[in-house]
Amino acid sequence: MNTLTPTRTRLIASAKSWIEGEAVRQLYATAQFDDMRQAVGFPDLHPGKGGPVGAAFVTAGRLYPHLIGGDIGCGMALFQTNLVRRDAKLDRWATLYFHLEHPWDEDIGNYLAACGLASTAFDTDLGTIGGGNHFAEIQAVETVHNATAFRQTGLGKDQLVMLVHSGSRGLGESILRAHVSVHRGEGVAAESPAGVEYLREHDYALRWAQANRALIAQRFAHRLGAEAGLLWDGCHNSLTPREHDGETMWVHRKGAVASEAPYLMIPGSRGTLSYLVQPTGDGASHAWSLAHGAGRKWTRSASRQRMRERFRVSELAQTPLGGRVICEARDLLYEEAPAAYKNIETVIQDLVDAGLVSVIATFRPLLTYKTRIDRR
DNA sequence: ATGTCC
Repeated sequence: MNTLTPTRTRLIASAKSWIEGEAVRQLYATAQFDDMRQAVGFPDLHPGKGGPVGAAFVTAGRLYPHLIGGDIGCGMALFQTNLVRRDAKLDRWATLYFHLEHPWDEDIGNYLAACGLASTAFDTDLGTIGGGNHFAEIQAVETVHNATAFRQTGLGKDQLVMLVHSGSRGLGESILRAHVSVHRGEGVAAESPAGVEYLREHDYALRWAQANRALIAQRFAHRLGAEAGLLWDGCHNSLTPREHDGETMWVHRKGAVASEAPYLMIPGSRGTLSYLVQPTGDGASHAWSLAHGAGRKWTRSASRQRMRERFRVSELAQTPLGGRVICEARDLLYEEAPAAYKNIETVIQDLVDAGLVSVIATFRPLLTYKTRIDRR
């Protein structure tokens, strides 16, 4: 029940963005939670477990950790490399073993300490990508749409970048599990002992996830004889305070990226372009958030079935844009096929039409690393 | 999403 003010619910999507009815139903159901001030769905909205994915929810003091989900701090990070386009030896790169699914073989304790992070039971997960939609990818500049804004990133048109999508691995999951075992999905006050404790652990998971993305990029780059330097890191699963009109608002993001950055990357799939955009919205009307990607169109099980019928494994190891895919887990190769995702061009167009972004440049995926291990 | 369910 909403006892304060009516929730403002907004779905930022045109008729061209296909959104499942179940996702919209989840958006409106979540908007009814106690203390909910604002619910915003983005064009990549799709059904999720605790609530819809591709949405941001704003409360004035109540926290709903289950809306964030288990992968607390999950997000994208963009790195510049000292590689240029002619360095991209895709045939050779596609044969390399990057070992990003195995623990890092150097001193993780030192790395954590340098990041100001304490040791946990999940230390050996640091620097590993994980499964699902996570990846590490080398990309090249495709088209510059705004030369001035592009120049401000410091990137050269020939320079290769690295995009890393990963989160807090087992750590975040353990934090959510501990919270939900006591409070289920009822929510807790931000000032309550449970709220303070969750936020403390959540903030740790956010910093751990950022350190994880940085280490993944470093490992990926080193195998290519290169260096990676951070340009932008953006969480799309998080719960953060935001002062607004003299009040502290609590922004719950589930598959929605924080918009308050000079620029950020909205990737399509590994088979489509990624979009580097400049946020242009007012902040408050879109919960200080943006779409985090193309969004899933098919469920994982539907993707496995459809892709198995239509394609051979070898066909999926190369994308329509000529990118190489290292994914030796066959089910994952099917589940994350470009066809399983919505049209990123429509997602971006809807954000542009809503006045929320302008496109700086597009990027073409050259090498997408998932895993060399099939755990089935 | 998940050292991937007991």
